[in-house]
Amino acid sequence: MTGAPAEALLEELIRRCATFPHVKQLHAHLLATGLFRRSPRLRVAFLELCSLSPFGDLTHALAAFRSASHTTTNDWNTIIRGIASGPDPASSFVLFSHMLSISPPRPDALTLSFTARAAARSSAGPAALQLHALALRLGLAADVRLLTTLLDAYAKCSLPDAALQLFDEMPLRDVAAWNALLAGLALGPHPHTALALFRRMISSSLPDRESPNEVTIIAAASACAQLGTAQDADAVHEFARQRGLDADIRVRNVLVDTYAKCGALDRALDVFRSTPRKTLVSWNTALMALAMHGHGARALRLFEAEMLPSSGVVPDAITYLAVLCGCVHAGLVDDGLRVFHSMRGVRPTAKHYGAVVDLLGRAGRLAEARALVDAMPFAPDAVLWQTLLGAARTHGDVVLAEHAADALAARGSRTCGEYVLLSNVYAVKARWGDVGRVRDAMQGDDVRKVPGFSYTEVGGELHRFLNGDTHHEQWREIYAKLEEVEARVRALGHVPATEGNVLHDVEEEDKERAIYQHSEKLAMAFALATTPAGTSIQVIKNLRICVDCHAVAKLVSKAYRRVITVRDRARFHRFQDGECSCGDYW
DNA sequence: CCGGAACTCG
Repeated sequence: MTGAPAEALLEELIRRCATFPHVKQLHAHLLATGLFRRSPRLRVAFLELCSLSPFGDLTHALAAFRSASHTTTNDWNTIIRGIASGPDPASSFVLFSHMLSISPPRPDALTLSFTARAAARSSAGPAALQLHALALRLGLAADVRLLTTLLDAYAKCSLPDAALQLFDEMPLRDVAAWNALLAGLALGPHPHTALALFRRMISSSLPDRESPNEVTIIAAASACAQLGTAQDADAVHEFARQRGLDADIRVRNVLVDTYAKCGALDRALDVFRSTPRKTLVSWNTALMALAMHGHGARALRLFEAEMLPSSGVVPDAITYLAVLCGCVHAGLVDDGLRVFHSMRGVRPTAKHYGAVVDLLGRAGRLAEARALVDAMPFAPDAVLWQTLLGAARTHGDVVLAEHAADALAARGSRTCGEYVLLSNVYAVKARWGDVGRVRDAMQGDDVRKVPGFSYTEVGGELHRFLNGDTHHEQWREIYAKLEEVEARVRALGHVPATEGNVLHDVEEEDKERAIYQHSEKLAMAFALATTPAGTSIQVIKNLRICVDCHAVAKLVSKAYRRVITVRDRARFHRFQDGECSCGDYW
């Protein structure tokens, strides 16, 4: 019973185990036979099964681990690895420091590697630094895989300088180290540094082990997606084609996403259409691309007429979210409700409810929106209340606005936009006393503000503007152009929106500065002043575009005969001949 | 003896 054949058989059983009851049966058997204690190999195999497989159970794995009397480094590594890949990676730090305090067993390179993974996944920068120091102390400075994991942790913990320094100090690099750095920078606030690294990578003749691969393309394309610069996306795509790296499905999918986020929807759909074996992610990406560009009806058709009947893939929660999002951006209320109620095999999340509440709310069907909120199987979160508040503002429902504002206040949510929306509801009803009360509260409370900024690319350079910005070297020309723009749009009948009739998210914008100095107007004026007549203009904004800027952009597209594309936080607006692709519904 | 790194859709 205790011989090697039995062990081999059991190991095979553990590998093939596919349900949680079987896991428990195996556990019972290992305990009853004493193998759990005697055979480190089987114990580790069991812990791995229990902590990593989809039908395992971390709590159970942890209990089993704790019950073990003699543990090896492998036992610790396995359980730390399981926790590091689970929903609460940071709790592996407790186990790790416990391990350090007992010794033996001693941590090895793998222990540090798994713990560094936990640091990366829980954004624990200080932990990453300590692990790096410990790695050096334990003489592991030549372990490229461990160093790459640490580098990845630095990058994911928003410590780009530490990541770069580690990268430069690595005795030997391979492409994974480049990719970790690239991907980390691409996700952060400075995607252009990621692109600079990518250019450095493709312009130097690297040894084979460092030469770019599919993951490099994915990371570089993500940086382009975040930046929104179509020329960069083209360059990455072209490089991928030259190296034959564009056959990979993940590369195809990221290219679809990247082109869409760079405003090049046609090229995104070209890549999608020409992709042979589309996965669920491919379809979801294409649906999201259409939704983002306001093509809700096309997204619905793609979903209902192609994906459902003939794609062979089963929609998931993201699929439904994408389709609902398309309906929201196109104002397709009844289609959205139909899709929402047709969801099968997917439990609607707060985001799905949020989309439908948004859909009903914008259409003025506030009673239905509230009824849906009441019928939700979970408590509404802050985002949902903000959605309701926005709908109440749009349709002048003071009672609902106050209800939502109270709910937000009770949750401790204090964003600038919430105060502005509530005060706007009062302003429209001329309840100036209430307006003043909200204003005072806003002064007194600790209100969170996200500064709005916009940028545009001219001559291969990004030009970035904050609201009321005078830091640009050509700021005098820009403001002069802005005055000219103001005069021309006024001549076309534009009445500047005052705060009382600013409908949407002027939130988060700096209220002390006049709306005509909004960052998107500065970027637009700069592009108008510095690019040839007739060429199109792209502006990217980190928040939602404001109503006044939206109205001005429409008129500018007509007065100056320019196609203007604005990517805001949620979607694209394409202004042409005085109209916007969103149909003023956003 | 084995094992650890980079990676697409919200």
